[in-house]
Amino acid sequence: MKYDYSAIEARWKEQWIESDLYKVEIDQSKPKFYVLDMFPYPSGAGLHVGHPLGYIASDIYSRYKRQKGFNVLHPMGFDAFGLPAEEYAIATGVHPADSTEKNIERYKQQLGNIGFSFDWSREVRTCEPEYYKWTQWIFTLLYSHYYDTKANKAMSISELITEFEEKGNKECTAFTSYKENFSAKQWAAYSEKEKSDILSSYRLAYRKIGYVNWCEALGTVLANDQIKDGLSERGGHPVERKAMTQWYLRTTAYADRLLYGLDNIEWSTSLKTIQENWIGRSKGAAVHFSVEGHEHNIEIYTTRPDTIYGATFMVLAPEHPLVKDIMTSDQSDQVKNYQSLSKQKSERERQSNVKEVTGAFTGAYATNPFTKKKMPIWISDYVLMDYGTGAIMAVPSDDERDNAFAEKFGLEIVQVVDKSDYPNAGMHDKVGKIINSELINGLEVKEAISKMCTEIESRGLGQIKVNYKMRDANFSRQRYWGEPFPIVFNEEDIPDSIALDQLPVQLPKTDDFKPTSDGQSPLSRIADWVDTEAGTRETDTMPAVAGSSWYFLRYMDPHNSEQFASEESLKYWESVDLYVGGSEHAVAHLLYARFWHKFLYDLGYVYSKEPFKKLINQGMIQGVIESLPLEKNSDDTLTFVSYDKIEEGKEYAYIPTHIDYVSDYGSNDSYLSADGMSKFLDWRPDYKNAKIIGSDGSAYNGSGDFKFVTKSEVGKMSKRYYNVVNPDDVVAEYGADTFRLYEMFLGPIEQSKPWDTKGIEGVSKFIRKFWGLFFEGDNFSVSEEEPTKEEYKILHQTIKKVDGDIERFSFNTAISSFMICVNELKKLKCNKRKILEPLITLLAPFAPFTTEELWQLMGNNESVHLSDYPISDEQYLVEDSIEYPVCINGKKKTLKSFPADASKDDIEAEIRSSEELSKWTNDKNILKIIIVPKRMINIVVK
RNA sequence: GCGGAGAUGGCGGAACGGCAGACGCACCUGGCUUAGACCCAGGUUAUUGAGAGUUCGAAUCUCUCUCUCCGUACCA
Repeated sequence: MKYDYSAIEARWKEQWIESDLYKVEIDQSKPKFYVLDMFPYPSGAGLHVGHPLGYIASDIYSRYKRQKGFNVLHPMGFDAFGLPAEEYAIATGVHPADSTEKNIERYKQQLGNIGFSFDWSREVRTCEPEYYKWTQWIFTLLYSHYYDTKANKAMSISELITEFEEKGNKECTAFTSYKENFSAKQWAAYSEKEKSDILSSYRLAYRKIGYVNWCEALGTVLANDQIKDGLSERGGHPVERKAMTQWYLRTTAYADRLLYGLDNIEWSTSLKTIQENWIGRSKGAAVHFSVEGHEHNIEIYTTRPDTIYGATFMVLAPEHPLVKDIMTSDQSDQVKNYQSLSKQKSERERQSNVKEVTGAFTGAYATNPFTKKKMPIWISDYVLMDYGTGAIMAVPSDDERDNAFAEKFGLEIVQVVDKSDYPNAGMHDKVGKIINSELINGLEVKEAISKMCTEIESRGLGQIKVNYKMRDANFSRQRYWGEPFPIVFNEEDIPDSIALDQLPVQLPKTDDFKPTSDGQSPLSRIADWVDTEAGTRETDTMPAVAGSSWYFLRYMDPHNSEQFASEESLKYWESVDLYVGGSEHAVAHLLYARFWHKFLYDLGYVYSKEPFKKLINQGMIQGVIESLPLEKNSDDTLTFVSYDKIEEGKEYAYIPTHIDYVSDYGSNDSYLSADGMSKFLDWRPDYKNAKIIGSDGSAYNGSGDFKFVTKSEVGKMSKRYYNVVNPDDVVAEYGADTFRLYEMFLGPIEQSKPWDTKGIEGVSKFIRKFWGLFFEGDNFSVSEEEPTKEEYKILHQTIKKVDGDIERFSFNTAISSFMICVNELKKLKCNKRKILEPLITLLAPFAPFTTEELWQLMGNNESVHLSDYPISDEQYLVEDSIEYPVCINGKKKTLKSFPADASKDDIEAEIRSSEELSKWTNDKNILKIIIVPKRMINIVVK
């Protein structure tokens, strides 16, 4: 009977929905397993074949675990707030809620085609008030807590207020940016506004003025990862630095726990390293340098206190607050000039001019506390206000940037580390012997560092300090399409959070999505929303990471209107056992989610320290980019040249073409025929008048035997390159099961690999062969006969291999095993129930539709997806005899068969007495014979 | 610069330190067919990026180098 996948899929898709097959509830009698896919943003472009890769892998694993007896939570939902929908609204007037809704429906339909076992009753959308009520609630908790460094956890701000009222902040162990000391009496004397400002320096969610990436064209602040090469990722608009009052999350308070928590989770080393580098913990010393003729101290941070004798000058960030106080009048013009230049510089210019050394001398001098020498104080862009103290002691002998700076401005360089014992060491390597440094001469760098640290502390010059690259997370966006902050301000601009019973703060309706000219969010225009009895609302909205920082918890109990999730569900599902997703979320989402989770853990709302126990990074599915070489001429003539005709030394621009026009797409010699070229020109009429040189050197004239070879390269699958393959098309042509199998068959899940639709024939053949095993002509035909030993062996070998492969997430090799198995059974014409029935259950996670159909044809009433996973039986796997490769000095000469239970001695004796022995060894001396039981025989000769 | 991953036929990729190239694509021959597709039978593809070391034995472990992809970047 023909394998009619579309009828099969349509039938079971409906049947599964009707029977709530994938609906899951808490079941204390079963062990739980939580499999999660990364939260998709429903873009207008829909899914391409790359997106489902991870979903298929996690779906196979979920189904596998369920058949193994686990109660599996495998939900899906949508990260529905975000800039693209808002941009689209500005461009078209379509409300983001409407376009988002439409996009989600399309996503769900596309996902539905692929046969995932999602429990859609648990779907969440971050843009729905029932969901963002709890996002806002968690924010109010962050607002009302601070981090205590002694208890090492978040604590209520009210406890801190009590402490201030009783003792001031002298003994305070809270993590803070607040530097001043005050007594209980002083605290009592502060105004409400002053108190509020001080507390703001302690809260885990707080407001401060910060330099942000301001994009004038988009009218919004962008996150670092939304900027590429100094331009906004979306739209490519220029980005500059601008000071604004913003909400921040005090992620730095959790830096250590975020860092050390990585030790206890199963993530790839690359992902862990990305987070480690992002957190960027370093240990060093904060040292005060006195400024000549001033009371001011300059505090610097260094990881190399051992080089302090080599510190010959100082550099401050241009925006450092001390600059205006210490600069001399004759230098003030230069300094001010440099400051304004550096302020004007866009982020892009700052990045592209890394190699260029610039700076200005303030005219002031500091004193090196150890050498007592005068150190000129400079300002320069290469010192960042945000990191450390915004000031450095420059050691030109042991720091490349300081060295370049000293060279350029003719500053003194004193060698302090002798690296002659380490010829391969670079300037930054912490090795060598200290010289020219009175106190520490002769010491190795490591010893010198610790000696200097003690020295600095005992002399009261400074203290040991841990620093982080990571900054507090900017949490404000001047946008419409995001969660409103649950915050109101009174007439003194003192913020207050909104109580749970008043939540959610609903996003008001509007049809004007443009930001205001001064950079305020569109919400600020809606006066009757902004002004409330309780005060003036915050008009910024939260960034996209807000909703995705805790969504995995909501899936546990998605419809709870009393709590973000019930205690029972949080205790049962606990945390995500397997998380599958791309590495593009390495820092933003994965770090903030860990931060929120740890915070909720501190407050006793969740019961695990880490949200994602094991994480698999799926690779990207790439596309082939087909493009046409366009000669770059000085005049304005346009000439396309077939790729096999391009000349060396000439420059070409490569114009991507829609892959649908290309013949032999994907192969190295793919080309445009006359027909393809005419389609290309219809599509890009701006090239209608271009000269086009074909593969044989002739010019294109619109018809005939024309051939134009295109350049083919592997790259991103993207709308930009017109090479997107839609899974809907593949599913329509080959069926969902074939599509699933093929995505997995392409290669290891973590690796990136190009999509090649041709290769799908292989798995398509496999599934039809598998189907064919159950039929004789048009009739379903399965025999009740007892299988042979050989047939059992094939089955049980496959079970063993596939089971192990799924555990290792090696789905491509599992599918190979299925192919081998089916090929062999087909050769044996095996149609026995005792072989085929277990095989159906084994294949069910990979090909859910086909196996369900066959399972029912076999006479089963319950779904195959509720069946038990088959267990491999060792008794069928024992071999009677083993073919040993016989090697001479490790090189294989021949094969020889021995009984499986032959001992080493038996084998050696037989080899030694073997007739062919002298032929193999060329009559050389046999030194010894190595026999690895069940593996191989190696004869060592000389 | 720094960090991570990787390099195996024409292509995607398999190989607990033990028969390199499983499985699939592509290609070729033959059968089936009016023809093609499907299907069936068979066939073609070696310095495992380079060099050294450890070992009876290395794609696999160690070191050096080259190249590719990804991430990140003035972090003191």
